[in-house]
Amino acid sequence: MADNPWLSDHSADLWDEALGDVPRGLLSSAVRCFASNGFHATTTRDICQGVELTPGALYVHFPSKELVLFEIIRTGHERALTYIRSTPDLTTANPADRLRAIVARHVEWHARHHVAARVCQYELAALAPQHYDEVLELRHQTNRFFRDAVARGVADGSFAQIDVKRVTRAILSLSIDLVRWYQLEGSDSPEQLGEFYADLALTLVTHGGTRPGARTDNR
Amino acid sequence: MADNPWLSDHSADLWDEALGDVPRGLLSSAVRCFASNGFHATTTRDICQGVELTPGALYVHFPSKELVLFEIIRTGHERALTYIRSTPDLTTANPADRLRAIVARHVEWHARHHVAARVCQYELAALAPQHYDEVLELRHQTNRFFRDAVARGVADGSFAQIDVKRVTRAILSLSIDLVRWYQLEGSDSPEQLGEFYADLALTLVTHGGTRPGARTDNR
DNA sequence: GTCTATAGAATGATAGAC
DNA sequence: GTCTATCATTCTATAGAC
Repeated sequence: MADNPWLSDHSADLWDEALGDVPRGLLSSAVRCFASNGFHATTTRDICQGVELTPGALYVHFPSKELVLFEIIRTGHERALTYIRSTPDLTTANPADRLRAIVARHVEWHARHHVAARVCQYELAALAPQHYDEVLELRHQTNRFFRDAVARGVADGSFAQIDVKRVTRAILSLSIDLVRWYQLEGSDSPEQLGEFYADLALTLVTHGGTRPGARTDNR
Repeated sequence: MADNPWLSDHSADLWDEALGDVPRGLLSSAVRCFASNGFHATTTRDICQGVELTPGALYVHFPSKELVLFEIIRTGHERALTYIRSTPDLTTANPADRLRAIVARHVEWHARHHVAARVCQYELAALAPQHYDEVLELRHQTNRFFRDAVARGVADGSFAQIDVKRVTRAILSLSIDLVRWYQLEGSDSPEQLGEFYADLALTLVTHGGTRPGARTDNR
């Protein structure tokens, strides 16, 4: 499994530093299992086997399999949100440079952590309702962050009079869908893909999804 | 479950007409279950309950739960591919109109059948290897169809000198990711979303994902 | 904290009556 | 073709030794 290029990742340095080596190893093993086979097709034995522990050992560190998943998805969403919020020069940049930098970092993060990010996107339905709601709130914060970045450029005339909600959703789709196909080997590097999608995003907000005669009002 | 807006769909008229009413009903029920909870979290009892049959009844019509999934995913991919291939005026249109029409129909199909399309995108990993390979071939045909449409416009100068592979992938990402968030109620209609994304696609191929100094060669 | 062993519940699929 | 009943298996989670 270590040779599977689809599973190369940097999940080792993703987890809460307060956790010990064993629980962190279990989380990384669980990420690989969940990304390959999905949450429900993964057994607690599979997760333990990935770090060469026997079946029962998981429950010393996590109260349930679902809480392993929640820890992965919550951490992934928090880390991604923190990463785009810490984009340099956010307050001083003009709307175009600002949006470009945010998109580049968002894409870069998702590409670098594409295995964990895939679990974050594909296994949401397996969360307990309460945990699902908590993650949804983090997703809304991310969405608002992007929408504000787009709206700012529309408001001051840097961008075209585009449909903010729909164009923002399209820009986010690009980052999110890459977790479906991205591989660290043989593709662009995370940085290269980030730059490319940042350019695409700028094209979309500058020239809009509009053609002669199409409506441009912000419904 | 019939009141859940996330599950409204047109899957009833998706299946092979050679199948009887009961197997078609079972497929539609399975689509709803798989889309809500995923393949592995759905039991054969759940599927039967959706058409008010008792547990054993499924196996009269399908040899296994996995073959129910395969029938859904294979049919979904075939129908979507057939739909974009039957776009009107494909041979006579110029590259721009041609690409616009193809994207519009692809998006429209995925929005209208978003529940079944969600299963097609999210449950691929649950297929048996042989069935997975068969579906992959259909996906490659779809990808080639889009890539050719983009390459044609680049070749004759209708589009900018963009990176065909990466821009095509971005355009396809928009259609595919919509199955994650689309709802028939409260969103754009499938046709409206198709028009909007067709315009976005034209913007991308016309103005490129390029900026001053960026590379534009078709690697 | 890790191990072995297992309880308890649920699941895919089958058998046989009607 | 649908039903009831059930088999064989598998899985999460726990108990108790070390």
